[in-house]
Order: sequence, then C-alpha cells, then structure tokens
Amino acid sequence: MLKLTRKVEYALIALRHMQDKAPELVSSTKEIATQYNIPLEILAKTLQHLAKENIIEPINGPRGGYRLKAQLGNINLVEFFERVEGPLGLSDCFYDSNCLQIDYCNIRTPIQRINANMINMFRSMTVQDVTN
Amino acid sequence: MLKLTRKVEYALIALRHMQDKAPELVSSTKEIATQYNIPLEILAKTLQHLAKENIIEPINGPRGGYRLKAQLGNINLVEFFERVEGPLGLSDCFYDSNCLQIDYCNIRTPIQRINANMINMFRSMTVQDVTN
DNA sequence: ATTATATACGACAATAATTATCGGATATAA
DNA sequence: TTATATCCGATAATTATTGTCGTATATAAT
Repeated sequence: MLKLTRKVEYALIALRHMQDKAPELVSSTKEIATQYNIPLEILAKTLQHLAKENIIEPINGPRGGYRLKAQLGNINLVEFFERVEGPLGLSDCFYDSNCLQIDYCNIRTPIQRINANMINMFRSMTVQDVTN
Repeated sequence: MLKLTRKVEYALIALRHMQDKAPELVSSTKEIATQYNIPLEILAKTLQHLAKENIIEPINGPRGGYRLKAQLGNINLVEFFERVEGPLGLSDCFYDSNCLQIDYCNIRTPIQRINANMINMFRSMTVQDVTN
C-alpha cells in the first residue's frame, strides 16, 4: 500500500545517474542496468518511455544512449508520476467510476480531502529534489 | 501506485458507519456489507482484525455485531494504516533489505526524505478526520 | 558495404500482491 | 434447541506489477 512502482524507481535512478554527469555525456541502458543491478529490458522500456515524454533524449547507434532533455527542476512529482504511471490518487474512484461502493460510499469526500493533501505534498517537490 | 487497499477502505467505511450511530448500538457485518455492497467474508475478516486491534468491540450471538471501542480521534492515519496493513513506506527498503539495488542505490536518501514528508502528512490526520 | 552496438517496441510470461471464497468452529440471545 | 452472529485457517481467483523474448531500425566505426 502507498508504494512507488519499480518503474518509477528505475526512472529516478536513471535520471539521477544522468544528472551526475556532464550534460552532453550519454548514458546507455546497459551501463545503467549494470551499475544499479536493474533488469536490462525493463530499464530499456522505462527509458524509452521517458524519451517519448521528452524527459530524456535518445541517441541511436553504437556509443549511443540517452541524456537529459527536460529541466528536472521544472517537473513536480505529481506530474512526473503521472507521466510515468498514469493518473494518481489514493483510490481509483477519483478518475474512474468502476467501483461497487461508489453509489453508497460514505468516505468518498473525506478520502478526497486526504488525497488532495497528498497531491499537494508531491506537487511541492520536483524531480530534482530526488536527483540532487 | 500510491493507492489505499480495499481492506483499509472497507475498514474506514465500517468505522464511519458505526460512528454515525449512537455509541451503544451494534452493527453486524451483514448489515454493513449489504448497505455498502462489500463482499461479506472480506468485510468479516477486516472487522475481526479491527476487533483484535481493539479498535472495535465484538458482540457475539444473534443481534450481535460490533461497536466502536477506541477513540478514533486518538488514532492518527499512519498508526491506523500500519495496524491494518503493516509497515508503511514508499519503498520496502526502509523496513526490509531485500532489494537488489540497495547496495548501489543512488536515490535511497532522497526517497527517504520524501517518505518522511508523506508519513508526516498522514500522521497529522486522525481516523476521525475520515469518519466525520 | 559490413559489422557491432545501440535504441524501439509489440507480444508474451512469470511473479507477487490483492481480493475473494470455502468450510467448519464457537458464542449467545430468543 | 435453534437461529444468528462472530471467529479463523486454508485456499482460490483475480489483478497489477515485474520481467522476458524476438525482431526491427538507426548509426558509428572499420
């Protein structure tokens, strides 16, 4: 409960790795997977996703890899989580009405308040707060 | 990601249901399950768990059920989540070292900071903030 | 040109966590 | 005695997450 996914963790590890280098230097999937002991294929998918989101820039071919493209200080954690994992919320019912309780639920409003607190908290931090 | 479990939601629904009644009145599992469209057996387990935690009091036999025992305003949400679901944290590595990245991880410290923010936020609210 | 090394990406498989079900026990009010 | 309730371990089903495979495309170096 209330956990980050591996995908998010791998993404953050990779971003921090890139951030620790000079901006023009490139990091390959293999290099990162080896160094942090992350399954190569999963990390590859994750990085491809970040590239599609324009957070990193892919460089094809041998000696290729990725480097940072976006300003990590401009991406707050809610935005980042949603770009990597989709809609964020303590319960699904805030963005999807497929819940058996929804018509009778007596905690929807209070949970929504708490959800708002959580969202605000994550929005007050940027990716750079993690990668620095 | 970052979701509550059904178990926690069912527990909160049940507690609010009890809180809405006069304190000496009893609510049966069946009554709550029916009213909120919750699978009976799961709710039963959840309520048994809450009873073991001394949050509610069981009344055996026909016309039995449960009623509130603890002061919901005295139980903050971190305590509640942990009593219902076990240790709380954005990643397992804060209470369990079974992680392949743990020796090389470059985001452990920053994630721990964020985790602390989240814990503080949930600790600043009580169960009563949900059931009222 | 050829080769080696990289990303790109859809389909699929395995694993783990969550959610739900079953069977039979005990307690007690009517 | 009976009906209705909690109690509780074992297990099954479902879903979400995590991981794998195969193949295609891009490009730098030789």
